[in-house]
Amino acid sequence: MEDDIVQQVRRMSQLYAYTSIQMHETVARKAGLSGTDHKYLGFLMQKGQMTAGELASLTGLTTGAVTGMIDRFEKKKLVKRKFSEDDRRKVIIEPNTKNIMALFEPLYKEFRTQSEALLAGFSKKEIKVLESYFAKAIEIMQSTTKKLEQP
Amino acid sequence: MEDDIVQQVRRMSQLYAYTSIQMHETVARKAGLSGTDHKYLGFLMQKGQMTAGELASLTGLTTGAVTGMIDRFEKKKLVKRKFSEDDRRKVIIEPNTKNIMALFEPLYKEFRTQSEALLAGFSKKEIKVLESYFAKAIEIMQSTTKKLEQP
DNA sequence: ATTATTATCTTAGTGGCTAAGATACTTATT
DNA sequence: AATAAGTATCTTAGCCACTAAGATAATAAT
Repeated sequence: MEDDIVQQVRRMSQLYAYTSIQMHETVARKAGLSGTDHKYLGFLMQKGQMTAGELASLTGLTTGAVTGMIDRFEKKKLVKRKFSEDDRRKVIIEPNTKNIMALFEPLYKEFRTQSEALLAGFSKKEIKVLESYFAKAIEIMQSTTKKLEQP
Repeated sequence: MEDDIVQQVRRMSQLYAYTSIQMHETVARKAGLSGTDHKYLGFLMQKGQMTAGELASLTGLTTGAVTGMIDRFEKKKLVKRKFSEDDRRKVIIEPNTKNIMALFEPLYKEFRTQSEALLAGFSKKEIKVLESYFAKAIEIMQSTTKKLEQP
């Protein structure tokens, strides 16, 4: 029946998620970071600079934990603290893209080329299928997370 | 160009992985577990019973950490320790499927039905595309992880 | 039998996390 | 302008999971 196929893909997507966590953590350790630090550094890279408070609310960590994380990043020259001009209580965290890239690129390089090769093997139509799946699956996961986070 | 599309899907797959981590951790916290505990409990469920040592090498944790983890699981009645018949040094960890399901099912229920609905919306051909992508992507990630773990 | 190996547990020490409070700056009120 | 309230980050104490190393107990090898 169709159900079996659906179940199988569902299980595969689960394994996919799990495997990516594993890789992510392995890369982190290789780079001398914890899994969470790696994750949140990715945040910073994606969003560009942000304040410590923004990072705290985005990560769900307490401000104290964020302070410690920024300390660790700063010690490794991966970010720089800067006081905001218009509000000097605010601490702007500026990722040092060059250093961060230098740290992770060698670790991800092969993975990246392989992933690109994999995707290049799909037709335009097939890529659209993947795209549509990802978009909707992401939405589902985000709404699930949101609902759970409420009381 | 084609490259742009590939890059975009690659970025989406990254976001997909990240979002699934977030959901996974949120579910874990709701269940009163840490993210890692949730992950490794999933291991146990999938593989059925295994020994403490197998769990240690599979997770990469030290045997001490595994002992602590089993203690936490046991306290919550999620697993049971049993000494192996043929080698009484070995500790077999038996997941209590019923209790584990009871803990997680309510948290995953809606997600599960939504995921199934999403997949049911794809044609057989399209599902094959997803399947093939997942299978190959998983392989790439596993080989990346393996290579990094070696030297 | 004795020795080596294997499987798990125990213990001491480390590090990141939370919660609560301290510090420093900004905004609102009078 | 002076004081109070609010906001952003940092600091500190205490907790908990982790590692590393060694202890304990059972099995395998000579």
